[in-house]
Amino acid sequence: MTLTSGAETSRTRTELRIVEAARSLLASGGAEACSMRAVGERAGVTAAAIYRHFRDKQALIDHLVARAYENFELALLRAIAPLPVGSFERLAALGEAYLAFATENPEEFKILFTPLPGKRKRLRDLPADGGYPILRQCAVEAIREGTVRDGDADLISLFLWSRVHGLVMLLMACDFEGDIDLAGELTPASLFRQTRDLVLEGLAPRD
Amino acid sequence: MTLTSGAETSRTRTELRIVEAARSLLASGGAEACSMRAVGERAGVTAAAIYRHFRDKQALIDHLVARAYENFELALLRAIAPLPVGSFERLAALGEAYLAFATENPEEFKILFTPLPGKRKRLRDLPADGGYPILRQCAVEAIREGTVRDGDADLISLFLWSRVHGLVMLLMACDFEGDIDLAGELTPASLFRQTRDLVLEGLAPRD
DNA sequence: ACAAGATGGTGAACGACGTTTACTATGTGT
DNA sequence: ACACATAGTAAACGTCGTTCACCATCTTGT
Repeated sequence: MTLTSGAETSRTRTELRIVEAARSLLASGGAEACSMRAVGERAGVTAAAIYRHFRDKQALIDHLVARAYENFELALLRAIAPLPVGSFERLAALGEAYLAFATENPEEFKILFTPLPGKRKRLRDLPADGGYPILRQCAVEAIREGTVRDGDADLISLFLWSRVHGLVMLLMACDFEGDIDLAGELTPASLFRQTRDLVLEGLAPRD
Repeated sequence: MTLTSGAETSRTRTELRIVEAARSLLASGGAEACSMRAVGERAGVTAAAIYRHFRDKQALIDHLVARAYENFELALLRAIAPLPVGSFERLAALGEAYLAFATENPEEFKILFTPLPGKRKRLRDLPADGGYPILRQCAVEAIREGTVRDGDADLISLFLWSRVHGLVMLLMACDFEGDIDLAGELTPASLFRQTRDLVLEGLAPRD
């Protein structure tokens, strides 16, 4: 069963070329442009050969998704690393990193979070649980530190997540240019910053 | 050029059958199940016949989208109609109606708001501008009434919209069951209600 | 060293898809 | 009655995901 390193790298090499071809096609032209034949051609291989490495197209996509989640988690962790535990800046940096990842890798982000017909992805099945534990941990720390008012950490986490997620998905789906004139730009990041104190201070007028 | 009512209703009848077939296929099986041949079969007609009524599949989908936006706007208007102008209940009802529409017509909602590869929909091109003027109007009234603190109506509208939109999209994409134990259910509507005072009072502890 | 087998590739094919084409009924307007 | 637009059909084209039969090329047991 032991393979020589030569054989192993040979197998690995085409598989890597397939994955890289699929990733770049996906990123540039969306899922639509990522056909098996196109992937094969870019990888220098027949479409049928891909089936020696992945059971079907979905398995190939799943592999890309898993890789994307790892990069996603990495981006989140890097963003919060230098910031003080329990600070609101840490939570804000998490949101900014989320927006940055979605903005810089829109097609990958869509694959991560576009709802499929019928079956939702179980959070626990995702690599790194979709990054949720990081958010939750930051929420717990912020509550403990008194940065954020006392409350259920899951509820606050989902509140923050859905807000950031909504900004991204809304601006990915719709172009508001010309319909809304706002001080800042109409980007997720700009809206995120402009509404930061709405999140902190709430909508109700202070008494 | 004048058609007798007989001819007109004949033309209209198959067209209606086509649209209805497409709508129900879309709602039940997602865009994937809504193939031209399937639509044709359900409408009692050949796939090629559809092209007498719609230029291509995208035009058929666009027609469904336009209809869905009309229903969507109607649902929003009905929700706020009985509530006092300028009240926070009015804004909350708008959010609830948004969630209800998305929950009850998930496939239609996805078609309305799933980001397409490359081209975003211009808001002004959507029927009823995607319902945004209704939200904005309620925001303006709430600000004028003092229900909501003073601020840019567009910014506050987008803040509220993205929050609601994020809840829907997040829970459509991911299944949190088993990973999060919360007091209420894990539905958009329940999370919306449970975070209502977070929106009003903000995350920062009151001094 | 050599047969046996696993591994990773090929080209051809299948069925389903969106779409086009040529053709054909069936009213309708003059 | 004749010309014509309308609304349908069957068949085909190219692309898609996928499978199949086949073929090199390594690895391994004796």
